[in-house]
Amino acid sequence: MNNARPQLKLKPLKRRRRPAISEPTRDKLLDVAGRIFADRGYRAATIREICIAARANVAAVNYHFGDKLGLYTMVVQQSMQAAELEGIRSALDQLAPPEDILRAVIRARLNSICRRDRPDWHFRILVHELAQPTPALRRLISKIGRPLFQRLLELIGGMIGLPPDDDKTRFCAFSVMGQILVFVLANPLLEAVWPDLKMTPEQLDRIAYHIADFSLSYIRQFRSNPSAHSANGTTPATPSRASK
Amino acid sequence: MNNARPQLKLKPLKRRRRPAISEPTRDKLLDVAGRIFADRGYRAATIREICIAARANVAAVNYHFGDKLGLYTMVVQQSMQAAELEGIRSALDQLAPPEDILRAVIRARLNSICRRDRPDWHFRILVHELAQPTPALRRLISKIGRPLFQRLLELIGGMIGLPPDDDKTRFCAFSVMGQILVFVLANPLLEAVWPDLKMTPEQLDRIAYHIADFSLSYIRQFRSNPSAHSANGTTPATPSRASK
DNA sequence: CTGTGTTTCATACTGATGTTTGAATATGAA
DNA sequence: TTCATATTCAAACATCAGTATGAAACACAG
Repeated sequence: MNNARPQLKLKPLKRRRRPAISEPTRDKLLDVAGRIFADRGYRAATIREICIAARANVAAVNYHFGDKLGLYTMVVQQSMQAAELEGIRSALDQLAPPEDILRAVIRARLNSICRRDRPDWHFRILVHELAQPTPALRRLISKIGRPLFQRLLELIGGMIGLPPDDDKTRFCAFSVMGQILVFVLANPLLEAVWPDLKMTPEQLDRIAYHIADFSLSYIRQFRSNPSAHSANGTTPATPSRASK
Repeated sequence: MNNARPQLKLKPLKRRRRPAISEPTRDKLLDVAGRIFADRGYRAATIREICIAARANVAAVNYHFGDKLGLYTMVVQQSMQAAELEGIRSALDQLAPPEDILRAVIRARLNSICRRDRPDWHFRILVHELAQPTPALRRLISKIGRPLFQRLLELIGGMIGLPPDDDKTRFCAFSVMGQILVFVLANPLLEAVWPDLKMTPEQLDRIAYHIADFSLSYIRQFRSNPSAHSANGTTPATPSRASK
């Protein structure tokens, strides 16, 4: 057994070089880890990579957060209070005609996805969670997903004159949500299929406007004539076109 | 440096040796690896887990496929010829009214997602690829994603009277695609938000029917009165936004 | 200054994973 | 049989990741 541990010979250098100006290591780790976790996912992201990017020691994560999962939990918990979500919530809570609220929600959600100043790493974490769930997914859904969806159900239910827990209301809510989420979840597909699409604010506005139009077309039509749609109880028989 | 491929003799059948499924190790590995890769993703899936499940030696993967990526490539390549895709292609190619084709495509795609006999591991691989792309994603997109989307563009473009590469056509195609994909990509979200939703064939039909109705409402409306909507889209002619 | 508690650091340990290797076994032909 | 090839196997190797540890560096009260 050689317990002889090589003592450090000499002082390497003054590390007061870049003290990361008054930013505590803990905060820096949280910031860097957020982006790296969002980029690689929980499992593929390594503590060493995070610590190098944060100019911290490998042991810093264990010291400040216990272990890797502790850091990740903090990152997710922090991302749940992001400003982007507040935009969506306030859009849902405002007092306005339902159609305006729906437009505002769609736009807020899309804006939160692709911002130029802040990267969209909050949502990229969700993408990884959907592919490979960790214990954080339950909290993400119960704290964010379910409440927001519940409000969307109430909004849409009110617009089509059905209770929030009606199947039709839920279908419509998923239709709206799907149109939005595809721009986050299927981003590589989007880029491959539409290479020259630049996610400028103007482009995002156009997309949001389209999604709202696309959705409102059906919602208005359903409200004015619900019986024509709710007929699809079990088997849709032949897909005969409605009167043109 | 080893042989990249075992020799090929035309002797596929030789099961008299072992009654316990003397399926060649190579095929068994492919089969098992498909499910495990779809479940855990490329990185999280381990060769040992695959080999144990396939009752093969750890070295079997390296012997038959060179390395882990070689096995994964074969799995993806094999999944691209799955029967599910053929259903979508044939739905797109059939000679029928455009609205019927759209309904058939939506339904085929949804059916391919959740089947009771066969698990949906082909699409679950796509979910992982979207979260953490591997070299296989490029092939997946160029071989499957882009051609299918191109046909969808032509179909919808024909329905709304715009060229396939018009922005409005693409927006509509994404609206349709998003409504479908959300049921695959956001499955955990779906289950949490709608726990008592059973993916029976009847339920899938109802969903497909709804998505088609939801989408056709806008498409029909746009076709009958395009000018009311194009004020926001950049039709190649007039990019004027400020309508005063 | 000294002492004490906190933070950072270099380093080592443990386990897991992809890969290699060389021997052992099976297979089929001369 | 004997030989050549194909395949399987157990074991080892190399690397990397998460974690642990003890000392050094720091901050600050006394």
